[in-house]
Amino acid sequence: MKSLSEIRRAELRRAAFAVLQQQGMAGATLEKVAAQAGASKGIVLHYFRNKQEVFEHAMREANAQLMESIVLRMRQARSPQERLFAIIDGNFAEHFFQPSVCQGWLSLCAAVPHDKTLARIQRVIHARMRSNLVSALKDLVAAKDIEATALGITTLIDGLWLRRSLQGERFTRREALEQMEDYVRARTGLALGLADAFRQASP
Amino acid sequence: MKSLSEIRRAELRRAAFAVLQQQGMAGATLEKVAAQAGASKGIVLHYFRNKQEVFEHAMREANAQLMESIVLRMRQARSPQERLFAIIDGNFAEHFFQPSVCQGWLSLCAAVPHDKTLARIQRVIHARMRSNLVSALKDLVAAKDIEATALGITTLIDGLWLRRSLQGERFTRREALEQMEDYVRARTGLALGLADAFRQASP
DNA sequence: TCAATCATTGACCAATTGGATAATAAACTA
DNA sequence: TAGTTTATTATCCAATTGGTCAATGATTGA
Repeated sequence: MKSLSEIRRAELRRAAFAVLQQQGMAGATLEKVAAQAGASKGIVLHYFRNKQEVFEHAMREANAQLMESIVLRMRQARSPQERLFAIIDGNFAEHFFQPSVCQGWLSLCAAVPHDKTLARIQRVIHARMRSNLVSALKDLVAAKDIEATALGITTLIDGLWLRRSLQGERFTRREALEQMEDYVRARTGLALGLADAFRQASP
Repeated sequence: MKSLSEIRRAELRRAAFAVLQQQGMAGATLEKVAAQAGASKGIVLHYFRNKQEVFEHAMREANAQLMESIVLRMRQARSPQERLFAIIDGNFAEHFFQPSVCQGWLSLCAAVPHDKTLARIQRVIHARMRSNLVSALKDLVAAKDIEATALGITTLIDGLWLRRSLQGERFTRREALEQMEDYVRARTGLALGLADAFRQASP
């Protein structure tokens, strides 16, 4: 049983992230967040202490959406290799790997160095991503290479998100998945088949 | 002979980037830029049409500093492999691969989707980086792999810069260079020795 | 039913800020 | 040197915005 208050808070933090996607941090005002949620500005500050808190929850919201995408795939995974696939593929889900979403995310990243709470949230997010990857890689690469490989994968993911932000539709999901595939193959010898959906026919 | 006007403009765009490093886009006000340059706010709008233009020039300035770092190394390079080294190593020059600098850069990236001119500048920057890499890779990897490898390298660089922004000193230059070294080795078989400065002794 | 809590709004305020302008000082030029 | 351009500052203004507050409407619960 969700309290009404919880429902509203969820609506608002989703609205906050939506505004971030369209306007970036610079254009992200409380009034716009309220408008996006179809409410008045007062309501936003009724549910959150201040502007900072609003966008802290927006970051949690964005990450929750990403995790949902990953967990969904993770449930189907039966082997370490499939779990690795799930984590990576989840980061490039079609409805998520969109220019606007990436831009919203980038706006939050840019704010991390100037907001202690955002930094804490970011740390938690990164730790979980690393932990998931390490666990999946345990049986796939040599023990001494696990950490570096996990870091490499998250870093490349971040880089691809950034590129999507900067280039929009000119940088495609397909290119991103091919980059990930190449990287994993080059470093682990595994063929995950991340970009298979784009292949013409099987060779 | 640099005109006085050109000198002032250079001071101001350097000041603008400095403010960006410390305060991010949110805290970047014309007054702070002026203060950073030891002048009054009016002067900033005397030399630049408006706030946008100031930060567009700040982005050019930041890129110019990066290019300087690369060109310096490029002049020593005698082989394709050395040129590849120069490009990558230049992106991680000590005075440049600093949390504050990366944060300033990230702030500008986050603004790209909302400023056409920033987007144009970014496009040029990226095109040149790609072109340099492609030229260096021409004799190092198979023709069909050149484009993807070049893109992979820039993407990983971006990702490492982002990580430096998010984690500050907790993510070291050494780790970054090791990631780049691993990546290039995995994809091209080359050992550039990017992280050699950190090695204890030769094995 | 009635009071008490909660949700929501709109008006208001003080602070910030981008930008314009006019006045002044400095530098240059003929 | 006189006059013209350029550099610089201080002041002012309108717009925006985060945040407060009191008033009002809706829900709930005893």
